[in-house]
Amino acid sequence: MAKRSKTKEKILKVSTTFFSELGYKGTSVRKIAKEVGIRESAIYNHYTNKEEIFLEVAKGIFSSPLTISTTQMQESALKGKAFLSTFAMQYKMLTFDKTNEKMFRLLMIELMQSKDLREQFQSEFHDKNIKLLSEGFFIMMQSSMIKSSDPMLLAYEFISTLFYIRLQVTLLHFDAHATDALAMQFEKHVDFFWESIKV
Amino acid sequence: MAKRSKTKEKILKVSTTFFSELGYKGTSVRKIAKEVGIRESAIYNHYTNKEEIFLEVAKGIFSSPLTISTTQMQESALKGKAFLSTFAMQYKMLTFDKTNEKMFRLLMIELMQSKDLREQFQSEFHDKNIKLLSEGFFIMMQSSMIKSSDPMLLAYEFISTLFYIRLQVTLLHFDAHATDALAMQFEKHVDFFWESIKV
DNA sequence: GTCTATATTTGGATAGAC
DNA sequence: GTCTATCCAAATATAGAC
Repeated sequence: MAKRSKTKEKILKVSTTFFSELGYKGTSVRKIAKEVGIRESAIYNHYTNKEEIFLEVAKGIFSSPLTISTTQMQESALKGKAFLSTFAMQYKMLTFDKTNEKMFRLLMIELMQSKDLREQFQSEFHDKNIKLLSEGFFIMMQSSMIKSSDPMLLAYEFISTLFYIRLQVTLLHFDAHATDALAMQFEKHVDFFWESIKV
Repeated sequence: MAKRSKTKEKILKVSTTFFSELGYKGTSVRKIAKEVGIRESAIYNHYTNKEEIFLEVAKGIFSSPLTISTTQMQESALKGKAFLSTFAMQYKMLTFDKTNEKMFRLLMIELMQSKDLREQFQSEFHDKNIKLLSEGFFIMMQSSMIKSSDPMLLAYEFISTLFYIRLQVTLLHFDAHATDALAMQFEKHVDFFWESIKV
């Protein structure tokens, strides 16, 4: 495993912060270099161009070590409300994790600017979660734990509120506002939703 | 009422499209001038600078003639499921209205870049709707039409899914994808939600 | 109101010395 | 690997003729 130079790592770190606050267009190589403490030209010893830096940063958006684990959800053989709770709590962790928050912000900033990101958002943020959740709902329906209906619809209803809370938390954190009230919203959502679907 | 010059109006129209697709940074006065069919310098006869154009465009984000009407919701003395339906259908109209879609896209693009927009988003998109909805839920609870619980929580749950559908529709339209399936999601949401809360 | 011309700034990127 | 020097392109904006 080749060790990355300290400088290269610092460039990546600084770039991550800038990109996630100012977006691709709003971040200049100059700003990055200045913050890193080197000249612009030195940047190009580590990355061929600005876009390469961005792509390396953007890799982190969908490859978080904290993404909701499909296997974890499946293997645990979770049932009923615990299934919802586990999912929501993982989602909550992502929401409040500093690194993930930066990546989420970057995603939101660039979502309308990049078709590639939109497609990844759809598959990684939406489809994947919908699939995971609807499979869980399907099983619960078969074992008559919840009312019979469309598992995909339930998944959609469940995930949409989680997403909305996450967006709100991210916006509030941006301006250094408190998010205590919102933190509890995850649990409230699980409670409300479970009451809605249980037999 | 002073009539705005044709050119000034065209500048605004062209700018609206560009800003809502490329954002503030991604839109140059050059592009606008070229699309309008005049020289860059001529732009400055109508607006003092780029920011002024943007601010005029951005005014449209929260002043849509189609925003959900508080009075309409209140005066109609709507009750029960019709209350939810009316709100959701107005939200659906906004979602599929071309002008509103542009403004929503612009909002999403600039949301992370402007504290001012974030505050307006919070007050105009969130607080206002939460208030309107929770008042409705409160009344329904008093007349025992729905189960007793926290009206604000219900409002939050109801609006979050509408928002998520809207975001998805906007993303799909961006890449010219079909949104037929999502169009029905509004009605499905109302059905599901009503079943969850009715007595 | 629009044009040409131009000033000025910012940003991405390269060449070559150390 | 970093620096200085430099280049080039793009973008905002102004001056002044028509």
